[in-house]
Amino acid sequence: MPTIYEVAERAGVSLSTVSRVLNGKSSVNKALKERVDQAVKELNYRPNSVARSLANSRTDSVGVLVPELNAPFFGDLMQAVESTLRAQDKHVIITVGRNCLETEKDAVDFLISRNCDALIMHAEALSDDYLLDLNQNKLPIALVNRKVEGLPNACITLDNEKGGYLATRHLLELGHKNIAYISGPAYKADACLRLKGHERALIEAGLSVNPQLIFNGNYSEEDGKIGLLELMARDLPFSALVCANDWMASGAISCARDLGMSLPQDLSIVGFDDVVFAHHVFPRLTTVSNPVADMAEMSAKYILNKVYGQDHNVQHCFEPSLVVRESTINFES
Amino acid sequence: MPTIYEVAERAGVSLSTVSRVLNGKSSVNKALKERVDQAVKELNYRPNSVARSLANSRTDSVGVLVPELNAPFFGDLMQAVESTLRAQDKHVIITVGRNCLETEKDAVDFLISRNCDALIMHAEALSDDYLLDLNQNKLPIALVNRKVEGLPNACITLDNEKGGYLATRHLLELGHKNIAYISGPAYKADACLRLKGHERALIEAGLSVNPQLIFNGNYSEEDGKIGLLELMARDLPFSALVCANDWMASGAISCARDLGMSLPQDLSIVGFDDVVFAHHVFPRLTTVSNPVADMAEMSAKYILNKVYGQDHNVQHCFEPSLVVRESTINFES
DNA sequence: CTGTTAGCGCCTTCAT
DNA sequence: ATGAAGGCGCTAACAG
Repeated sequence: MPTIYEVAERAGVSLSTVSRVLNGKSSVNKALKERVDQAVKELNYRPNSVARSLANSRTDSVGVLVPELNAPFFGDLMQAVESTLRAQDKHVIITVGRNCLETEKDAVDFLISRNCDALIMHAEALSDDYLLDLNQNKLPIALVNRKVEGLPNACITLDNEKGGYLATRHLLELGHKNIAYISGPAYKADACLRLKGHERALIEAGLSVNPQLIFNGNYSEEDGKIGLLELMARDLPFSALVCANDWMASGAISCARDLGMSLPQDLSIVGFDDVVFAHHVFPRLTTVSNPVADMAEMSAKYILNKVYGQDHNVQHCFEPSLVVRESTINFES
Repeated sequence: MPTIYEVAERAGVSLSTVSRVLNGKSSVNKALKERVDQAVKELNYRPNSVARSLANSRTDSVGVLVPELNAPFFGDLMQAVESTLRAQDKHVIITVGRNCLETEKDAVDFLISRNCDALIMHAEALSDDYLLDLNQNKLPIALVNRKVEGLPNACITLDNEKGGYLATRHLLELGHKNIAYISGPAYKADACLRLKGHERALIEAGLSVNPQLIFNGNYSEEDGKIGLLELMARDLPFSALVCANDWMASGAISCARDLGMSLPQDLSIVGFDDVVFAHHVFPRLTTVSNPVADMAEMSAKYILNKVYGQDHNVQHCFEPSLVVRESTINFES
């Protein structure tokens, strides 16, 4: 690998001149610039990014933290972040948090030790205080899908309440009156908001909220199944079910089928997130779209602004929308 | 951020002593070591990985190239690579190739410019020659799911031929005699091998290979649908269908359903890869498992051996196995 | 076993 | 506009 010094020698200039033409910051005599360009080409010179980082204490890398690598939702997130950043010659260092406090902390430490210029996180277990600390530690961060008081700019969120509302209102419009709900874990803000939206729709329609029709799951496919069984065991009739994410909806669907129910006639089901497999389940899942990719792209743009002096418009709150497929149907009394 | 120099000063030793205790390579007087450890703790010192990289020309990072980030198959791959590597304090820089030659080359250039110590790739479009060059360029590489002559060690592959064989033999054992096949693109080695396995099973059973029962798809869901329609239009009866991956199987399944067929009674379908959504499709998909995660982990171990002086056993060829679910059934004449 | 001294490749004042 | 020189934080000979 040739160094900047060899380029300088070949071009017959000093290495600072080479540095200048490379970075294009300061102006250089045209003739010299051409000689340098020529030398760069002849030597097939590539600047050493490590040396550059050491000299200007920027690595052009941003750390990314996601709970898992092999889930469609986070796949979309990473895809959007990676392509947005790489288009600006920045790169991503991806780490996994596994929904576990220790692992998430480790991952962040790791990213910091790697001198990332900024962090983009979908943090599940890290506390608000921890995140505030991180940020005050002068490390720019962006938080996807999470709202932290005190970090209004860093947060890129979805209007989860509205999403829950849309799901339930759709069922109400189809004539359903008894609507069960399988929620995400109560300690997650998005889960609470989705549930709140569900309740608002109910109340708005003049119906009451019956806790017996609500089951608290943990967003896993398994809990969709468990939830449905539990709800049915409570012996209150319901003709429709909202699940707080598509995984649980999928679990509920296969469970229903195992019980011999025919869908959607016997039970209308709505999911949440519109992950890619939502149209693989049968019947194809009616769900609430979650524009993760857009949010992720926005988080990357926010970082580009904040750290690399770019100037993108950034939107902090995104709107979900209903995606009607075949898992919901009019209520027939 | 404190530097190694400040640690040395506080501990009252030279900075090389600090470096020694940090790296644990060479032995250090116990008392001094303790003073250093103490100073490190008090200052909350964290070595600067960039400076370290510059000094020893190793970044402890390995570049990863995958076609997409938001696909279950590659999600599994990345997950395995990331966790294996990070357990050894190496990190991954992930790039996307989009099945496109230019993009893949860009990605590799990018990774090289980042001074990755090695590359782990699932390359689709890069030619064998290109990969050979890369390797001769003294950059260690590992190739997942690809066989390149001249790079026997770098390749971690699946016995695709056997996989194709298993799929078809399963159907034969169920009594099917007319078995259609939707293949992957002919320019992909894995697609050819899977098809070859299918043909071997047929021949072994005393049946002939009818090209009219073979359709060449491109591994996309859409092509599963197109393939099925095309095969049916050819007007040769078949009671079973093998698809060279799960995406196409999924496309074929929903197409069949749209045509009013009932599955698996009217048509038995086998997929390939056993990606996570295979059990979301209905009927749950019988398929051939592809141990990507194992292969990916192995590729990481190979790199660990090759670049970081570790000593793992590495296995270069993996075996697929049949996963029987509900999309296949006995042939009833 | 410990400290001194050069670099690693680049950027950036500082003079010129 | 250009060149010289110092430094980013660390590792690795080399002496002692």
